[in-house]
Amino acid sequence: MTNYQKIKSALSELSEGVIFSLEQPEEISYGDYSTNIAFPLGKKQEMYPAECAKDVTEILKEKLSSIVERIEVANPGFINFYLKDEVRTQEAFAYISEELKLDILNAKKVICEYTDPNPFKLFHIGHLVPNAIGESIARIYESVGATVTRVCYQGDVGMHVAATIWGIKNMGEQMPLETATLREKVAFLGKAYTFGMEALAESEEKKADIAIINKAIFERTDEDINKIYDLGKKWSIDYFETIYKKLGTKFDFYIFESEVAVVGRDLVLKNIDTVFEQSEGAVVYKGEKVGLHTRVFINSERLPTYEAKELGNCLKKEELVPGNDISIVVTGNEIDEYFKVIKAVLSEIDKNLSDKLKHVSHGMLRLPEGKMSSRTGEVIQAEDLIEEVKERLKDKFDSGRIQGEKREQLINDVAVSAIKYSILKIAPGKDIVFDFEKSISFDGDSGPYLQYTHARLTQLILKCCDAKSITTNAEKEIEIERLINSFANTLNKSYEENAPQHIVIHLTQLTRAFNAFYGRVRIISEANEVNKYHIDLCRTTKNIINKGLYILGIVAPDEM
RNA sequence: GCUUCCGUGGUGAAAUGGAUAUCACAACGGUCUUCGGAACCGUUAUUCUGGGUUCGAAUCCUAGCGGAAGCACCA
Repeated sequence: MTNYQKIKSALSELSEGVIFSLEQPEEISYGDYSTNIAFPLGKKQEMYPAECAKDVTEILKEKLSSIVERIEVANPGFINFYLKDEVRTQEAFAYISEELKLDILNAKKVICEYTDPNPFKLFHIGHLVPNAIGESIARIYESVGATVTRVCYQGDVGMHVAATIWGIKNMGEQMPLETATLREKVAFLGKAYTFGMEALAESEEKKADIAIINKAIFERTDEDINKIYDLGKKWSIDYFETIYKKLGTKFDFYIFESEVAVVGRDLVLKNIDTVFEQSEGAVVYKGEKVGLHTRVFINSERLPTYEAKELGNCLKKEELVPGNDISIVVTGNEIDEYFKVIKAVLSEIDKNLSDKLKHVSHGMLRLPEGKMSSRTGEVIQAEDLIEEVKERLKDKFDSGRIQGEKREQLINDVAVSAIKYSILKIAPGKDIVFDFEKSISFDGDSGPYLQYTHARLTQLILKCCDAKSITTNAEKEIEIERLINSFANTLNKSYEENAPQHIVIHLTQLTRAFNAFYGRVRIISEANEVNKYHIDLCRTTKNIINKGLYILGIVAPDEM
């Protein structure tokens, strides 16, 4: 049991059921822990908060005497707990060997769906956002004891695919040979997509042509189209795999729209006249009855739309991971309203399925000039961004300390860390204005800053092993110990809110505190002696940074 | 027009009912013949506007102003 938990349970016994908070304040003078219990409790007992706080403090002084040095009442009624030095240190140093202790008791089965790129379309920088957030949320759940199944849902049918195939057939260019690189192949698809989408907007005639292809793809009736389709799809998904490798993501299942379309459509048809209704030749859900919009599930061509396929996707995930407790979907916030409709529909069909479905939506990644559009070709591809960041990093690795393949891998990991950090430090839901220069910064508030500190710590600890260990009293680094002790609560918060940014901030604070200490105190002396306390402090800090970076989906290098 | 989300230093963010609003970037000024300088220390500067709720508001309610997304067969 952590000290936090001990204090919390002591407070709960006195709380008479009122809701109170117990925090680990950033401000060091407010103690290791601080509670507001005297405000709600005082109100209930008709006492002034300060008076109530005094009473509570008297009782707790007895109860918590083994861990607390003093408890103070601060105006207008906060109660601040100051741990005994050795108790605080002992809790922190437990993390040298122990896993993080959390409040989560029941291991849960969790599905996490994220990234969701569409075959035949470019994998652009916008896809990096759900990938970074989804991977981190998956790891957050794993860190609190859940087993997570990672799922990627991909739109391999629909007008975008039809337009691309129309483009391939009509833009007058040969398809790349099998010997061409994947990059060349997807570049060709991207060009065909742009060409096709322009045609779609250009004339009704071309639009009709593309609609015919769309139907043919769905029904697989045209040999020639099938051939192009199968090849293009393979190129796309093979290419996506190379990006996932760079990013450090490994999916357990890939679900395609083409395989859930029929399931989704059948589910809709089965519930027609009960949940859905017919309108103007289409099958719709009247969202107005629950304060939402009307959405089309099956269009007048009898083809299922995104909404119906999404229902099929839910059933498919259920089949792949039976008995799951939570099903998370990470997507952009432009589909927030649609998702509410999906949830509303599901709750009428299967309440349980609807309840465990959690939508984590993120903001758009936008360029300073405005919205990015893959239709007009104004996109930055994810791979181009990663390569550009790597290019800028290269001269930092000129020392020759690390060579060959290891160097290449390291440059990749640091580049990905810079990008992921700039995404994850922002609360999901807010738009991210993508300023190229700032997003790949390596100074201060950045992924590489955390990685660098981790690498330096690792090397330092190695050197400490060669030094003579002494046990003379060292000044306690209270700020660092406190940040170590509160990390578990930060992880808990990230879990409860599906919010990786809390971990980003916590790690940055810990790293900054450690670097300040490092600049102030010489750890290995001239005589090659090192204080035991300092070694343990380094080890613990390193372990927390290591764990934290893992949760963010960032590699923690031992040297760089 | 309707619905939803958002508005915090020059810039990007944190804090979702708590104490003196935190952090970084940028700018300016320092540290240093490194236990790995991708480092450290310091200075300047912030809650869109009006009203309300309460012991206490960046946070909740309300009106306005500004921005983004969505609003029937695209995903």
